[in-house]
Amino acid sequence: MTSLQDVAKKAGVSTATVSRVLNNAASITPETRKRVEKAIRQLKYQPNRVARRLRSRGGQKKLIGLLVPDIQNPFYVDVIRGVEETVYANHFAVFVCNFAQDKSKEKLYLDILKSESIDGLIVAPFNEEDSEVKTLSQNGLPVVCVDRGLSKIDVDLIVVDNYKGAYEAVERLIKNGHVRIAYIGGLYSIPTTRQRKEGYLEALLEYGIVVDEDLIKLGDSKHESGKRLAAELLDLTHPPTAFFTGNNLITLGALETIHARKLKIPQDIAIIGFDDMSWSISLNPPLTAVSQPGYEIGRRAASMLFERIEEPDREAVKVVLKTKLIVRSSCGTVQAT
Amino acid sequence: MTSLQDVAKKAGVSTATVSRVLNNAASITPETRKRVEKAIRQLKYQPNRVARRLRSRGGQKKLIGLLVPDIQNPFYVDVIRGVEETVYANHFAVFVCNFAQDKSKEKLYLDILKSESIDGLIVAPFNEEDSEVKTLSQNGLPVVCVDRGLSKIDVDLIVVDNYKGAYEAVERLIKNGHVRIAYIGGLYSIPTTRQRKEGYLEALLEYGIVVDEDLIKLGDSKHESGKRLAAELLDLTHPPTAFFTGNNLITLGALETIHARKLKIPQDIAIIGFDDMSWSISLNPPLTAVSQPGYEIGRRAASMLFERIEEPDREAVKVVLKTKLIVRSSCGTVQAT
DNA sequence: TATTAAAGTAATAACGATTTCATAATAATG
DNA sequence: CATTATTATGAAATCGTTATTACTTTAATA
Repeated sequence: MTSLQDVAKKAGVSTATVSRVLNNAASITPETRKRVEKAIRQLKYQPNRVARRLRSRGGQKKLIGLLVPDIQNPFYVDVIRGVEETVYANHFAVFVCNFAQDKSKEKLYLDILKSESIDGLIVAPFNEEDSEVKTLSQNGLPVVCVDRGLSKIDVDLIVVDNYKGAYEAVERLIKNGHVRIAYIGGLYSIPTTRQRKEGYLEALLEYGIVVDEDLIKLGDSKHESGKRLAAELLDLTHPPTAFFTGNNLITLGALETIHARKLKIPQDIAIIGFDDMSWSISLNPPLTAVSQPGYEIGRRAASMLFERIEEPDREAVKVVLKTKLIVRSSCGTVQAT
Repeated sequence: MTSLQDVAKKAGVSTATVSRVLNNAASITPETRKRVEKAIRQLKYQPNRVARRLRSRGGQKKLIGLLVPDIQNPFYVDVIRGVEETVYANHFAVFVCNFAQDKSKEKLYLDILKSESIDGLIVAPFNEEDSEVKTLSQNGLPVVCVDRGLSKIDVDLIVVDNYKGAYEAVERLIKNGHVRIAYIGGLYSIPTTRQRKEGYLEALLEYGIVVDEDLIKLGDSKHESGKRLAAELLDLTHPPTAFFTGNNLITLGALETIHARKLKIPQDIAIIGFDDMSWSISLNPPLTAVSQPGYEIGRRAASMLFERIEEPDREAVKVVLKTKLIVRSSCGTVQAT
């Protein structure tokens, strides 16, 4: 590996000068600059990111961390892609970690990211109380939360209106004639699980439907849990006629159960899921879903993080994006009242 | 951040000693070790990975790179998870990069990984000629390839038997009575595209079916391309009665086209896709697919990389795993001959 | 023209670890 | 007991950058 010293020697200048050229800092004669740049080209020099990160201070390390709860969930894959694009456009790199809905893994990765000396962090915290993330933020690390925030602490946040998204989904089911509507949610500790439940409850209330607690099942936000809880619901003596599922993995799990039982959708059981997927239309039947702009969330989160790195003391901002109900056939058709 | 110096001071020893304790290197009195460990605990010291990486030599940097072609493809997500698990079990970290089937992005990320000073690299190269990856390997960086190898160079490799997987899929379609079977593949430059095509051709040959070049369409391995090529095939004056699709994104794209045209699967058009997905059963109809053990590939690749880091000069090994045809209803039912 | 200010560059100290080399303390040998 | 080998530790060099400080040289001012 050729180092900055080699370049300096070749160009007949000091390492300081090469560094200045590299970071196009103040006061360089166009002529020396040209000489240095030539040496860089000739030697095919590429700066060592590790050495740079060790020496430089916050904002110049050119690395941010991204910590997501579940890489198997296509929603987070979209977020990752959005972040990635923006980050690389700014000539930064991004260290992506997946804590797989596991609290202890989350801590492990936070420790690694900290010790990798990042300029900032984009994270969907395990839950609102997440003390590790809180501490990082309070210690001055620029942090942007996505999907879920942190309680009692001001931090940049970018989310969708989960409440409204859920409300609209359930409202649609009601308008399609359903009364016994179940909610299959994820981990109770995750804010979105609760917000979507609130939207669900509000819709029932609004339309004068009495809440049946048996129809509300919370699990762990994963495929397996959706599969199991759907089965439990269908086994009730008085089962629901519709599912509202709390995320895409739960939706897929529920679908698996429904198909295993050879039930017809939407005749036997209707379903609307939170999170759309690019291939929702190819599901059996095409899935009605609440679409979140994952890519956009990622893009915005990254821009927001760069802003905060620039201006560490500016007020925390909260951005709420809209969801969109994509109506396909899994929720039945509108019925006259 | 507390540094190794702080620990040394607190324990009343030199930094060298602390470093030795940390890396449990030779000759430390149990007593001083205890004293140092106590100081580490009291100060909540965590080593700075950046400084460590800068100084230590290959194999001790505790970081490996993972470069995949498309994070939107669930197969690679499985690979990532497999790698991740093994890597963290060995107290390493992994820097994951997604080049999104884009050659120039691949180069960008390779440069970043190089400059991040990794101990080794797991990569599904852009194609077999990939000179960047070749150079890295030849310069002594431990490299393990997954999914696709490198031509004219000995490198550890872990793949599935694409040829046989494709053969079995097409054979199944033939046995189910299909004669006009189309192959929708990905980028021609990707070895798997060609190997799967070979398996497809061999099956046709074996069963005495004349190859119709019009039924072979190669695109770019992505959703959109599957969608478009499926449409082109269906628009033929003499269209196929079955699709064999070259990866899961292509499969989903083809399904979208089929559904948009309200064609019945498998009556109007049958389909078998390469790559199974956890939710294939919930597709319309349940998808027959060639399953690759993505997670296992990732796990093995990581173990293989650690072995090579330990023993840089050992012979390159090639592991070929089996695929499995998961028969569901999208390919029709077996017919008597 | 003499003096001061500014610009361009070099020399050198960090950053936080590991590694090499030297040294002191202890154990083993004759 | 003297000598040598071994073990445990410390001091200092090092990795490849950026940041700070100091020194020239050139431009600007009086």
